[in-house]
Amino acid sequence: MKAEYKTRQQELLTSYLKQMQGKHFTAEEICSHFESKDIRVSPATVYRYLEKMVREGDVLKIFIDEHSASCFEYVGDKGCKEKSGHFHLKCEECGTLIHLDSSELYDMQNFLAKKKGFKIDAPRTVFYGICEKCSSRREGKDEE
Amino acid sequence: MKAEYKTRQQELLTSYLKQMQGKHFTAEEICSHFESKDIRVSPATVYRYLEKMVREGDVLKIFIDEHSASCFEYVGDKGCKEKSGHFHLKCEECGTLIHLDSSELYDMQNFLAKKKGFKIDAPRTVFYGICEKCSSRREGKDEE
DNA sequence: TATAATTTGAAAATCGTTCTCAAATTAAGG
DNA sequence: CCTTAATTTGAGAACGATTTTCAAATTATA
Repeated sequence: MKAEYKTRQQELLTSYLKQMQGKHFTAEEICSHFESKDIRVSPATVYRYLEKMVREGDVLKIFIDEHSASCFEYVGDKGCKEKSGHFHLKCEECGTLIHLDSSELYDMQNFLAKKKGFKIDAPRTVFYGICEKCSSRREGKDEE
Repeated sequence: MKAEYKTRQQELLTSYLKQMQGKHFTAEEICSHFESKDIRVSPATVYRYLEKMVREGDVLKIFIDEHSASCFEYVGDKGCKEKSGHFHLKCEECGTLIHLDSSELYDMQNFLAKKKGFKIDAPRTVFYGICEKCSSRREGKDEE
């Protein structure tokens, strides 16, 4: 007979995560989300909660770069955890973060595993580069 | 008739980079390298210098995660810049950083470019996962 | 209820990195 | 060389995301 949530904050945070499925968010965004509704959830609590969820595998933590706060993503529901997840593509120009289903890079993962003995942790891996939109925007300018 | 180096610090830093070709190093490591020789090169100067080199493409900056200082790598000599460079594989267990020549993942880069319009920036991209050594070490333990 | 255990929030601490600004170095012009 | 202008340096403050500390508040347990 274990209670679903121990505290009000954990209930709030959990329902926030649920409604953010498939989206990215930062710790700070969570705080201001609640702040805008006059609900106080301290950053310390948010970080502690996220840390726990990451540890348990329900939340992905995505390191962007040292000038941006880490992004998080909820993957706890409906067997997402099993479904191998996805990679992230980060555009260095416009900053967009794109999902790429892990299965699309099956060959590469297989190559690394077989030839290099390296087992990729897909969701933690971020590919940096230039996205389609920014590429075509650049074409107008040609070489620099 | 331009001078090779404007200042002593830049000369010191440049020769450090040269001798570190193919290796990774942090800003802090540079500082303590000189400190151990009783040469004072302030962190501010080191960071300013690295920033310039990164901007000019002679040094790669590799973002590891928010708990580690960024790694740098000198790629300025002998046409390295042209030679497409390499990816980095980072073992989440032992922390090792492995080089993977960019050409080895040609197919994947081609796939992303053609099918997703995404042009990868190889040297900035770090693959997270478990390296061969740590995998085999894990086998002794089986499932957790 | 009383008591123990856990969780919270506010504020301080961390830590890599960047900024500020005065002092030191280098360049330029006589 | 000597003066002045421009650049670079170093010390330390500032920064910003995150973590820690610790006492107060909440929750569980007896």
